[in-house]
Amino acid sequence: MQVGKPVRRRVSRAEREQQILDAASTVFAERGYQAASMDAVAERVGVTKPVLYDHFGSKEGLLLACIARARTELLEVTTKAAGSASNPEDMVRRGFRAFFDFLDSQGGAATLLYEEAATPIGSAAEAVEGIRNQQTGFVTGLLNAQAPGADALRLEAYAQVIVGASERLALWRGRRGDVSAEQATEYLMDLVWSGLGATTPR
Amino acid sequence: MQVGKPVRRRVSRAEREQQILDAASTVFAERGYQAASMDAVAERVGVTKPVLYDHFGSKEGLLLACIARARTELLEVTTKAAGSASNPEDMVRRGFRAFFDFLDSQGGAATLLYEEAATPIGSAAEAVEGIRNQQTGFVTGLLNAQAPGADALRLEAYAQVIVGASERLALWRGRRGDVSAEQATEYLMDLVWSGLGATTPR
DNA sequence: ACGGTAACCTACCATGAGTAAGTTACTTGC
DNA sequence: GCAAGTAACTTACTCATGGTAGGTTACCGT
Repeated sequence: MQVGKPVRRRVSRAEREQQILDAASTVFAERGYQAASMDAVAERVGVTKPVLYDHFGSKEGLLLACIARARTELLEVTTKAAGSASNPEDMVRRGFRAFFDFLDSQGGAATLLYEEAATPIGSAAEAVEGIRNQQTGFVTGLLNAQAPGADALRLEAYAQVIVGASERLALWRGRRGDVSAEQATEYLMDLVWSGLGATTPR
Repeated sequence: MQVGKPVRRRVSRAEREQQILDAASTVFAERGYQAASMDAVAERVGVTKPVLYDHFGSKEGLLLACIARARTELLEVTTKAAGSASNPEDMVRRGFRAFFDFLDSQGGAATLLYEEAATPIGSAAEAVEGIRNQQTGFVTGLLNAQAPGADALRLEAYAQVIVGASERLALWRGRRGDVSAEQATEYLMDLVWSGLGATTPR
């Protein structure tokens, strides 16, 4: 008897791209970037390795694409949340809250956002840089709205602090497992908000 | 004519260990963890690969040892700085300042501290955990001294925030290159200190 | 001097990133 | 409908590098 022939399904480029990103995000999150093999990703998609290279160029490229997609989603979510606020304080609070909720909804795949440190120093630096600016730029915008005319360098520094603080708190929360998104948000607000309030144009 | 024989110098274990850590720190910082090869490290020491494995077990082990050493130095420096303060605010400020100065003194090798994300998920988790606790524990201690009796979970969260903020600000400073350690310290203090001041035992 | 041990090296394996070249499914013009 | 073109896909490799087995040599204690 003839076992059903492989029936090589062909799929549009865009569709395959998403499939690959899904699979890669999962595999990277499960095993960590280093330990994850390209063959494992390929197998999960149901395809062979060169396909991945045709789409993303390299393992690092694939990682960056995963990070970029995740960050874009994150940015959308937080932007939307901040937009529905009535006053500046509420805006920041909603932003933080949306951030933590987003990470919860992504499950373990959140770790992926912090794998960018795994990228070799010089190579894709500008890509990483762009992704970074995306987030800190958003925060800078929020701050600027709250304290228009304030020292630009200071605002940039504040944005860095806020992003760093959020990331670290999120990782800590993930490890502990018993801290609610609400609690984390309050901690962040309590520590940071009064400092922001003191920011006035000079 | 006989070209001078290799004169295989033999060296005590502890000494070789330090040589290897020095070389590895440099190579990891230059090329990044991934792109750095064990052979490159070995060559820099003037030794062959199996020696590295005899001392540190694996590439990851070597990385962790580098990170641990650097963090220990950092902890020493900040502890000393904080100890010479007259009041709580000054203590925190001196701690931050020492942190930035330390990274400056280390040059590019500072990036190394943040390569811990490069370690595969489950494997050396407890080692990474220990290193992390070393730093956040120190900060928690500082906070506790300032606000004795405050909610322990909250203090832990604050410690995470502060560490994350510092790290991120340091990376940003390294990339920009035109922000003094003093300036960075002030930014951090301004944002965080007033929030800390509001922390009272409940 | 003379074992014994610990540092060290040569020579190898295994895995996984990346690629060249050919094959097959779909599309498009006639 | 049907050929020709093209884009997705595969097989079958290369090559760099993490890691190791087993032998060799410098040093230390007696």
